[in-house]
Amino acid sequence: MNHKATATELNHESRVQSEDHQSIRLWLRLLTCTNMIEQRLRARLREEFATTLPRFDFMAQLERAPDGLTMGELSQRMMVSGGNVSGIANQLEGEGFIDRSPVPDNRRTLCVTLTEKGRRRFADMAAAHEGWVVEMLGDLSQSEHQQIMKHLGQLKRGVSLLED
Amino acid sequence: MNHKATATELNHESRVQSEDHQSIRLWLRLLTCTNMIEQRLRARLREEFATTLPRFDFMAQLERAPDGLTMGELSQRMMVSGGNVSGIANQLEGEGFIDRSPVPDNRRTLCVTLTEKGRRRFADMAAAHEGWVVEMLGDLSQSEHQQIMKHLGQLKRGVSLLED
DNA sequence: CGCTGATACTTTAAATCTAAAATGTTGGAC
DNA sequence: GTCCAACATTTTAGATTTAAAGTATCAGCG
Repeated sequence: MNHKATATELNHESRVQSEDHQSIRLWLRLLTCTNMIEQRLRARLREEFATTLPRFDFMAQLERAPDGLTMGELSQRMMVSGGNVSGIANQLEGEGFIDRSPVPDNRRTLCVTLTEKGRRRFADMAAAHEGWVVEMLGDLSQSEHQQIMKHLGQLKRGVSLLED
Repeated sequence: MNHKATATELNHESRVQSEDHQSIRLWLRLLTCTNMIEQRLRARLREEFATTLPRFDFMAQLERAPDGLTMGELSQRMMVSGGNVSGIANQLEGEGFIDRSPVPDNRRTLCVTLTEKGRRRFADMAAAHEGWVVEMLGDLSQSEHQQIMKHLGQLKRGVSLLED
């Protein structure tokens, strides 16, 4: 690997200029925060579990949906393209972590569930993952946590209300 | 394209469960917000300027550094691997938007600058880009803006202080 | 029934991205 | 001076990702 921004100084926000709009600054800071966390999680998942963030996310979504999810639901919740989900599902199915089974009343649809093996595997990863996230974000106080959640909630709702 | 989450209901946060740690919830909300914005920007850059987010980011970094940047600095600021930057630089150089020129006192280093053509091209895109970002984030009040910036700043500093 | 448009998913082609190896350069240490 | 580790960049191989095209299924309508 080559250059990854771990320093506080140089990252997306380096491109901020004094005349930039407040919203641009906020967007770049948001992007920087997310990228920093994402890269750390990605590296740890690879080092300790030889897996990737999208594969982890796929299994996480399934864990939280005991009745299973369709490919389309997974695509929507993971916020990635359908083709992407197909590829990951092929891998995870090949490794025995998930099942894709047909749905009786709609032959187009596949219902994806974690296998017992997948559930065990995910439990290990989830515990470590939670530790990493808490390590990164846990310094914030209870009230700071709540405030950021609230603000990001507003932001999220505002964006999702835009058409298109 | 297939499935992209624009609805408020289904996204990364769908995987949140009641027993999940507060930090996990915050991380997933952060990820959701960033992905939502990123996908909108990506789509618009493609539709209106037939370009991509990384190419835009590359040029944005250069615009804010009139003396130019080395390949390594670009890699760091864009938070992507060095090989990635080489590839994008090849494209942009081929299209005449940037120059890569040797540095007198260090033959390993290349200094990348925007050409006049690149500067004009970027100016068009940046104006539109700013409009899109303001459209997405501009609903927040001045004080909300400031609070989110402050909180994300804390978060960012906390993460960047961790070793590794 | 046959047509039509929508839906669910997969496949494809191209771009992106990464980690690691390779290349060339620099600046000491000795 | 010579060696050697560190540095800056590119190249490589492989995985990921996307948008769009393709396949199959469905539901409604005449």
